[in-house]
Amino acid sequence: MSRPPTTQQFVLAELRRAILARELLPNQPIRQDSVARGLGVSRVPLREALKILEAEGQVVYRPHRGYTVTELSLTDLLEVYRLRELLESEAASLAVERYGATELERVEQEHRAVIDAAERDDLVEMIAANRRFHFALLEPAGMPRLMRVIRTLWDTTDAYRAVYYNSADNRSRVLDEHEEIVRTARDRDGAELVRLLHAHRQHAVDSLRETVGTDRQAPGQSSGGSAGAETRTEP
Amino acid sequence: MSRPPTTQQFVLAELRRAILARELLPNQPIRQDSVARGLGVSRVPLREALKILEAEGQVVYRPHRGYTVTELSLTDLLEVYRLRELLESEAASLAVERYGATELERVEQEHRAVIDAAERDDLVEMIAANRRFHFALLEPAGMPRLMRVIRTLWDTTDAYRAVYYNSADNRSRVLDEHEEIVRTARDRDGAELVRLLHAHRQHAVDSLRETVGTDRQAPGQSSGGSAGAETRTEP
DNA sequence: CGACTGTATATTGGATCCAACTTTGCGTCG
DNA sequence: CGACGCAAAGTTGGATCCAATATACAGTCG
Repeated sequence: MSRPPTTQQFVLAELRRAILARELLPNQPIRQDSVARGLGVSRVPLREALKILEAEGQVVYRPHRGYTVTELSLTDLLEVYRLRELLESEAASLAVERYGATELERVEQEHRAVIDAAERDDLVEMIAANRRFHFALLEPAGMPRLMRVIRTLWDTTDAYRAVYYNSADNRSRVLDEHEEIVRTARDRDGAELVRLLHAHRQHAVDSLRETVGTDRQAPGQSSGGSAGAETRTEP
Repeated sequence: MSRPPTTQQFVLAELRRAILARELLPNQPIRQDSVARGLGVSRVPLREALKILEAEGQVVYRPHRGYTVTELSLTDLLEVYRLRELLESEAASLAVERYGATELERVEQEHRAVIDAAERDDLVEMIAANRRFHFALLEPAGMPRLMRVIRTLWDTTDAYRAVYYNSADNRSRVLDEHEEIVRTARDRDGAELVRLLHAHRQHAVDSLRETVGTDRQAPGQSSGGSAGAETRTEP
């Protein structure tokens, strides 16, 4: 188990994990001193890691009042999926044009990794491999900024992905759909690929609607804007 | 001149300005000690500000090697505009549906601000007002995350906007087009609004192609991914 | 003479310390 | 009894200090 070359990166990874594991809850202040001591580090690298999460929208920062995990209402989640729809469709369309032997091999390799993890009932690895699979599909688009935005969107909904993968039905459906996606990728059929990916995402959305249920849009902070807007000088 | 409530925000604003003013150049290490002393602050708030810029892609960070301003090739700039195309079209389509008296009033107010600044030959204010104008147009879409992404895309190309506004021809064209955009907004004609905004952006792109000229894609770092990818554990 | 290695220096990363602000609780006054 | 104001404690923000890493340079060996 190789640990990151720098403490902030270690802390960042730990924070992501803690948010995912619901050890840090929304609307509950993140006490820097306590978290830092818990990880055996000082507050400085913690604060730098929090700044990254702030910029990603994972936590909300208010000057002199500290950080809290971002509360996600159903509305927020639906927005994330709508953005993914838009961006991943674009990425997929561009990517198919560039699929060569190398790219397809990469995709199939990750596909097998997902299957393998599923057979071993290793949910954590299955989720990770699923992510690599999807990025292997989209990355050939050759648009690094686009990929970065997509990445943060995935991060935002990581906590809910775990719920989705808890169901065996969902897991086997994922595998089936991936199979079809791989076939379509081999054929370089862009339109069909976009369609399949859309349907694929849609299942997650449906599951979300059930899981999160009615939109209780807390009157507190909740909705997304957070950091960027907070830090910028103009509305 | 009210200064920000916290030092990091002051430093952040100063860094943005310095990058825009080409006081900090791409591929040239940002010496924290020197910059911090120059601003009369310690390195801590500087580092936090740099982390935000890193997450936005404005600077590149490499552990133990520090930060540099992100180098933008023509390819990178075109990617930014392509993303804006995608995202702002979506935002505009959604926004028109929600235009009410308040929203339109806000748009027209900013429109007048742009005209006013243009008449006073106040380029800085004209650029700022232009930005407020466009965001007033899009904000009613009610998608905070979408707006945030668009905001960072604007930030990325800020340096080049100054060049564009240097030309009196470009400035007067901006005013004319804004006029037409406002009319279309009042009519709530979504399709036409999207079309106008597209043409509006296209002029900036054309200007960019001339300004930046051939793509010299420096073999160094350059291309976009930077922070997010850098900091994440997986590709 | 070139390449490598070891060392010195500069720069970044992290820890500790102090200051500023926010919040909470108590007391007082209306 | 309620609301306002003040004071104390806790938490965040910033500065300084020390450690770790990378870079530059010089010396040495092939």
